[in-house]
Amino acid sequence: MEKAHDVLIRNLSEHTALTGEDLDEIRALTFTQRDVAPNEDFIRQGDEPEHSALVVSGMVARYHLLGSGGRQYLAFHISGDLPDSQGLFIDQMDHGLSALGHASVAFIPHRELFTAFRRRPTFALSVWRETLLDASIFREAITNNSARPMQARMAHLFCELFYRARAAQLIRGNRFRLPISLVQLGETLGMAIATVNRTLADLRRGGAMDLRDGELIVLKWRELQRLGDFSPAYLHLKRQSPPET
Amino acid sequence: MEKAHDVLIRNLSEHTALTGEDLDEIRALTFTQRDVAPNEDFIRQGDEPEHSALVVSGMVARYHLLGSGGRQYLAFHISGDLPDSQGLFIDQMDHGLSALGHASVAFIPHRELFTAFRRRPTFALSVWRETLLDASIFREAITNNSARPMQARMAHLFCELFYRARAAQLIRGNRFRLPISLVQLGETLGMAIATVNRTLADLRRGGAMDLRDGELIVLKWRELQRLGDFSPAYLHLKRQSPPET
DNA sequence: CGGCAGTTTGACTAAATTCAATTGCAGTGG
DNA sequence: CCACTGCAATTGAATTTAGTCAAACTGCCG
Repeated sequence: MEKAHDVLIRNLSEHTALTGEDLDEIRALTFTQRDVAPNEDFIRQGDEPEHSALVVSGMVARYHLLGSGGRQYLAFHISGDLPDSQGLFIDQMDHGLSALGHASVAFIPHRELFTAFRRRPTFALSVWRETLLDASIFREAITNNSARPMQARMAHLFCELFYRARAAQLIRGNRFRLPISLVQLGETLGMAIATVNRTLADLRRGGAMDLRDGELIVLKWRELQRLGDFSPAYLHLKRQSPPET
Repeated sequence: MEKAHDVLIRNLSEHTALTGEDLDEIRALTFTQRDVAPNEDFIRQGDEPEHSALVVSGMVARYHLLGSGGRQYLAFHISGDLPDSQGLFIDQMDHGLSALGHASVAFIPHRELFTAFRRRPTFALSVWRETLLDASIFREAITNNSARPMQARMAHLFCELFYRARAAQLIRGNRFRLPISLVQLGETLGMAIATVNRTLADLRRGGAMDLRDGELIVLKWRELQRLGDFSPAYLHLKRQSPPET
């Protein structure tokens, strides 16, 4: 089993130089790790959580509930992400969190986090930066779902997930776990399920990628990037070279 | 002329209890105020700003540049907002900022802000909270532009702007300044200009609102809210009663 | 074997985009 | 004062696109 502390430190270290004292502070936090079943909603819209979640392994989604009973997926999170940093400062959750496939999530009491923030301001700033990263990804989602045609929209999502997974070292060869259904893809990209299927079929036919058995396979990165009009600048990743192929 | 310090303090005080020392620290910051012409881009995508902006008066927009040459507007900001808190931690702007009508914007050196954050952690947390608010608004925009039909989408935007403007005391009677063109509305909501016009005409005909001479007029708030499927929970405003009518 | 959930496909419908043309208005220069 | 220009708003018609609806197919589990 992966260590919650380690994935968090690995993620924060991507952009912030943490001192030994910062690391000690992080390691001293109480992480309560828990396995989450596929499609389990482990934080609900309306909750007033006392803990922050950390994705240790697997994939976690954030979503709005719609009046119609459906969902709008807002973002996906992978190992090292803090998917509900929102909850630190804002009383009531305006969205829910669920697992896509099996996931392992660690919970940290807000109280402890705030204490750590006071003692180690650099730690606070690094988590703040994480939340800004988040916002940047939301912005790109607005543009993606509003301004790009269906095929580009879908390709862009795959590019983003692949790129981020790569930074988190979750890629094996040219594939990684993405246990998402067509319905969920539709509720992410704002398209009807029939359109999702047809668009995905087109992408597959194009030969740049495939999605099978809950795995995304990127066959031609450059091509997929072109189709998705994807420029990774908004992810603000440092020292990252583009995938080969 | 309004004081930059005051609008910032008013805004932060909405959600955070700032002590006298916090206020002193804020008042000691160097604000360089500047008038911005309508549609002037005062921060560009790709810039590496050394200052943070604060909207003192008027309205400011954030946007992505599209490959096609068009824009995707991401959010609108009013008096008291910090529209590029993003830039505090992230090297390069992934979006630009422009004024809608005439606006007055104050700039604060990042260096000073960071010093103030170290000295007054509560101030830092209040600005952090602002950035989370921002993210919450982005999330709602994803849902709005992805999951709501055209008329609801437009009504929702008007509801949000009206509600926020009201919290910032920018409403005179039932109207407030919203100097936005149809093209910009389309680039916000992800619709073609013809559709914008027709949808807006429908809304006007419905009698719940009007948009004239750069002013939004809300005639039937409840009706507009219903049409826009608008629930203000995501704005996380405290002590706010809904508008009458 | 029979359900069940997720996927795939086709035919039809509804909706928004595109394109083109017109109007209204403010500013410019003769 | 008036023509002329440019920009934003408006409208209509044709086209394209995605959504809806329904049906079949798949693999999996009991």
